[in-house]
Amino acid sequence: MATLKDVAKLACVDVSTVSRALNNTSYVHPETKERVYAAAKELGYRPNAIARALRQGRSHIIGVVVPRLHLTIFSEILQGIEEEAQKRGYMTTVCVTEDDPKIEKDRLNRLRSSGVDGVIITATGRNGRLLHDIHSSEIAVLQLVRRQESDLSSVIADYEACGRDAVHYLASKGCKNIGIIAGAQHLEPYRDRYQGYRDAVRELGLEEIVSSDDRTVNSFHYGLNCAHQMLDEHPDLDAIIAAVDIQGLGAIRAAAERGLKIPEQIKIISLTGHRIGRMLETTMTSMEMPAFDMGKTATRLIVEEIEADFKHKPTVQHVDFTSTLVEREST
Amino acid sequence: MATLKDVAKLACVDVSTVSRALNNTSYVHPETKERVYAAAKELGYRPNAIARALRQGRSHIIGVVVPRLHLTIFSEILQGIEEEAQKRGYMTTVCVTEDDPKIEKDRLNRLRSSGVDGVIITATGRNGRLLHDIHSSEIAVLQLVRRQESDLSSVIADYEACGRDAVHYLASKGCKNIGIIAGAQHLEPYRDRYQGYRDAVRELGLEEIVSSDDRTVNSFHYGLNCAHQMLDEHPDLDAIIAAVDIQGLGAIRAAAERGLKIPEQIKIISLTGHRIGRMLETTMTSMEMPAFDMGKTATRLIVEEIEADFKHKPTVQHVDFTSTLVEREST
DNA sequence: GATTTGCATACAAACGTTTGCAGATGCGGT
DNA sequence: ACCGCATCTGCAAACGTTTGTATGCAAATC
Repeated sequence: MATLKDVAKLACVDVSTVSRALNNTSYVHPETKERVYAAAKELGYRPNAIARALRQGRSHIIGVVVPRLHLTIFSEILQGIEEEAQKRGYMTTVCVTEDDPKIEKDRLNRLRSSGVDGVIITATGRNGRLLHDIHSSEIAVLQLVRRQESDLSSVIADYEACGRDAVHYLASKGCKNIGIIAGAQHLEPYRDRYQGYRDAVRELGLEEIVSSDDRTVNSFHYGLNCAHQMLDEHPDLDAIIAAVDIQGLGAIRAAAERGLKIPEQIKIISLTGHRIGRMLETTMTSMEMPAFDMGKTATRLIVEEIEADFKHKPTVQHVDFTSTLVEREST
Repeated sequence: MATLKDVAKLACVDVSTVSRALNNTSYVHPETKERVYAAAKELGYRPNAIARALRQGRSHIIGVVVPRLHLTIFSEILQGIEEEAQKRGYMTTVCVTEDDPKIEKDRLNRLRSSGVDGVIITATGRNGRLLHDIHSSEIAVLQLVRRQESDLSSVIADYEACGRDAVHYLASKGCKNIGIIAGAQHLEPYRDRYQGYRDAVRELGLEEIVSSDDRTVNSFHYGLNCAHQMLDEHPDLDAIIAAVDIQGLGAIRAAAERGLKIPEQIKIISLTGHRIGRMLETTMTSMEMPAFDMGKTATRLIVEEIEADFKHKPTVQHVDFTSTLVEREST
């Protein structure tokens, strides 16, 4: 690999001149510049990002910490992050936590060691002040999807509104017995969605029918079981709200197994829609979260924070996205 | 951030001693070691991976280049890669190409600059000798899912066998008119699957019914349209093989729209199964590729190659995984 | 008592950049 | 003739590690 030194030697100038020429960072005689460019090209010179990072104290790497990759919401967010990061000259390094606080802690420490400029994280919220520690050691931090600390930037969807809207929509369709598969209540997004559901149901004077859990249970079978259980206890159930799409698919399956007509006898709606919902025999109505845009926005914000460091602008920002209801065959 | 120097000062020794103490890389007096540990702990010392990388010429970062993230096959592979990489002390940085050779070229060059030790890539195959260039500049290269260059390591699934097995399975179920949605024929995995289909169909003396395209068209609607088109031209079609699952979902949808009973009147099978197949009203039979394991294996191989550099072991390895047929309701 | 060995530590160079500083040149204005 | 200024370039110091070499000392060997 050719280095600045090699280029310098070939162009008969000092390394510093080469550096300035290639980075356009100071006066360099046009003729010299030409010579430098030619030499760099001839040797196939590529700047060594590691050396640059060491010298500048900035790596142009953003760490991304998510619970899983195979949930489409995260892969979509990630794709947004990746695209925006590349556009702004950053690379990303991804860590998966499985929502385990220990793994989260370990990965955050590795990221810290590896010198990332910032961290975008969907945190478990069970690692105390760790995020603050990281933030105070010159690393930008942005919470994504879940907002746990109000003094750190965040990009989330408004989950309460999401739950509320779903209930009102179903009620407007004539539903009287609306059940919810509420999901893992120790996590903020699920808690908020449930809260929104509750507010709306009470406001409308309806019965609260809920199936929840304290573990993270975003599986098809969990949705299937919850739906069956709710239908056993409330045979007059005419709508099911699922926190996430795969649970909704489970509910659709449960209805099919019981021979219930969708949407005539029972309506099903998911609060976190993604493309799966569009691909079924019975396509599923869902609240669609702008995951891709959330990823892009998150990246934009964190890059701004990273680059604002130099101007001493303290920049904590919160952005709430709203989900939009997309009506399909399941309602 | 505390550095070796700070720790050295506090422990009253030289930086080199601190380095050796913390890395267990040479004799260090137990007492001194204790002092060093204590000092490091007190200062919350974390090694600076960037400095280390510069000095050692190894970054412990693996670049991963994939066409997309939201295809579950890739997110699953990625999760395998991430897990195995972390286990072996490596971080990963992900790039998305959208199967565009220009983007691919750009990302590979960025990765090269950023000093990754290796690259795991699902390549477009349209960038000439670029992969070889990279490989010859001391960077390990491993081809994943698509095998284009036989002198570079690779991990793939045996796609020909996949296509063959599907046909034989359907024939054993009594199907006589088996159509295939063959997918993007400029890409090796699709070509191979089609080849397998062809061999089997000829061997069995059946008619070849095919719908293919030269673009990459892994969409639900593409599957839907192809299925409709094939059914228009061959009303007696009794089985459809889809190259990827989302196309298979489109086919299921098409059958449903035409009132065809699955699996009595028509059977549908996907050659790249993943969890979506399990979640439908009509669950889909598919060839399941061990994506997660492929990711892990790919990582293991590339790490071995990286670390073998020191022992001058030239290590080009090819691993073929076999997909297994999982029977579900669509056949 | 001289020589070897093993342990323990320090010194200093290197990895490839960026960047503050200073020196050199040429030019226009006093 | 002198000064100031803009342009151009080189020197050398960092950034935080790792690591080859040298040095010191004690115990063991002959």
